Amino acid sequence: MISVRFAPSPTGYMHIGNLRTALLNRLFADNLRFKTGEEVSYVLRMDDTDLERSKPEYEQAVYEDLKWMGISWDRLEHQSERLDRYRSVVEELKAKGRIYACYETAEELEYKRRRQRARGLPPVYDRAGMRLTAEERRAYEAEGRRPHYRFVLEHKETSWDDMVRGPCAYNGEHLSDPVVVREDGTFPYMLPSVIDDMDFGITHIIRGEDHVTNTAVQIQMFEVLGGRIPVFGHPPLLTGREGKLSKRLGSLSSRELREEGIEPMTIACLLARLGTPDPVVVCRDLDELAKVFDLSHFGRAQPHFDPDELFKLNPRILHEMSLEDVNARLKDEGKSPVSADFWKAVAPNVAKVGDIADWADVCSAGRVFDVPAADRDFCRTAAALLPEGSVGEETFAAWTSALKAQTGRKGKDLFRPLRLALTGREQGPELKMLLPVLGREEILRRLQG
RNA sequence: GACCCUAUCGUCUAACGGUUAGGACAUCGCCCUCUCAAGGCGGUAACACGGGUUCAAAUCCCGUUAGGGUCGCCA
Repeated sequence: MISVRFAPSPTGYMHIGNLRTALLNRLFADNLRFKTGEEVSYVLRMDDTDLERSKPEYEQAVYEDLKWMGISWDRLEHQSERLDRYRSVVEELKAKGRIYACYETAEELEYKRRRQRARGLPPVYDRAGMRLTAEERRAYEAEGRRPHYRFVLEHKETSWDDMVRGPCAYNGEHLSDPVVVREDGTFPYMLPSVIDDMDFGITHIIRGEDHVTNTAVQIQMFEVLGGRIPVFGHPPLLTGREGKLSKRLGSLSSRELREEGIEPMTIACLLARLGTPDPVVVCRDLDELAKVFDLSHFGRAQPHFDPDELFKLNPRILHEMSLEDVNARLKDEGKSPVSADFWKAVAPNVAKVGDIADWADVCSAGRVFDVPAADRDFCRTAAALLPEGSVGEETFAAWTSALKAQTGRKGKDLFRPLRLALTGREQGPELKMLLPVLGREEILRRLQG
């Protein structure tokens, strides 16, 4: 059984970075499923222990965004419901002597760090709490101080083989003992995450590069708790053109993307490849993408993410869509389905889903478009010359050559009035393809305006 | 400041001591064509800098410069 997880904090709307992590986990798991036939489990874990900032509306947004992207999950968990479990693990760690009480205030710790920095030392916690005598502790408590607790990090080298970064190692001496219980009794991210990963049988953890140092700490926690250590993979963070992923870019939420008319598969296809040597491939769904996904292809350098890439890729994704997929998408948008002929004619001219509805409107029965006065007679002649019988793709050539012979017009003078009368626009899909879509009645009506 | 990671066409990147430095996207040109697209074919374009090691360096080593991550009672 392969288990991955995506663990968002419902404290805001999902952005492109979140989406990428969610997606990479899904693709990674499914790739293994296809390759090995093994069962996979995708755990969606709400890191909602921060009651202040966690909001139900954000949680709903996570569900919606994942569904929109086509990312499904097999199991849903809330950290806010597992507090008792965390407390009992803390007791276990206390019993093992791997946790100690500290009494510094946040300000005092800040001061210590500043001093260390000023002296050119790494701002690592000095373990003062570990050396406290029972008497000193009582004195602090008498002052009204409440303790917070830290996990004892072994001062040894902790290493792992990262799926994207290769062999990694961190020395415990360079790291601070992490706080695992706050003064108010709540739990910071580090330990609950490990407990959950153990309890939910997570086998592979794919998350951003910003978590690499945490990995050393968490591996030590897994070791103490006797859990199986998952395999880690840390793809580099996305950056914007000017270095850091800008606020605007980083906060590009999936709903904004959706409003812009970007297809979920456009996002998926780009994010699955950005940072790898593999060219973007147009896939019709996540399963198809997962089959050709390979986490180990990711490089260690940070790729630039440019939203423009999305806009450039979107038309390609749309062009490759089958009629069924297009109609499914239109249904999502609350639009009516289109015919095979229509899609065949219009697909190459579509950059966003919204364009489909625009063209459907142009083609809908009963529309009439203005034609310059100088071309009215020409259009009537054209109507008269429309070949008898059903209108097909071959009709256009026969029709226009007859028209050319009759009127002496050619080139732009010949075609432009037809396009204007039939579509009301200067540009658009090939008329040859559009004729069968409109049908005889509609063509005649529009020409006779 | 400390620890760690990174540096090849505009962009994503390949190369794992010997290549005309390869591909994809973008761009440019040509073809197709009633238009805009789409599609087909082709072109331009890169080893951050300085030292070493070696018969031979994009590749290994050192330094410089530049970017990034981490160093929270955030996640």
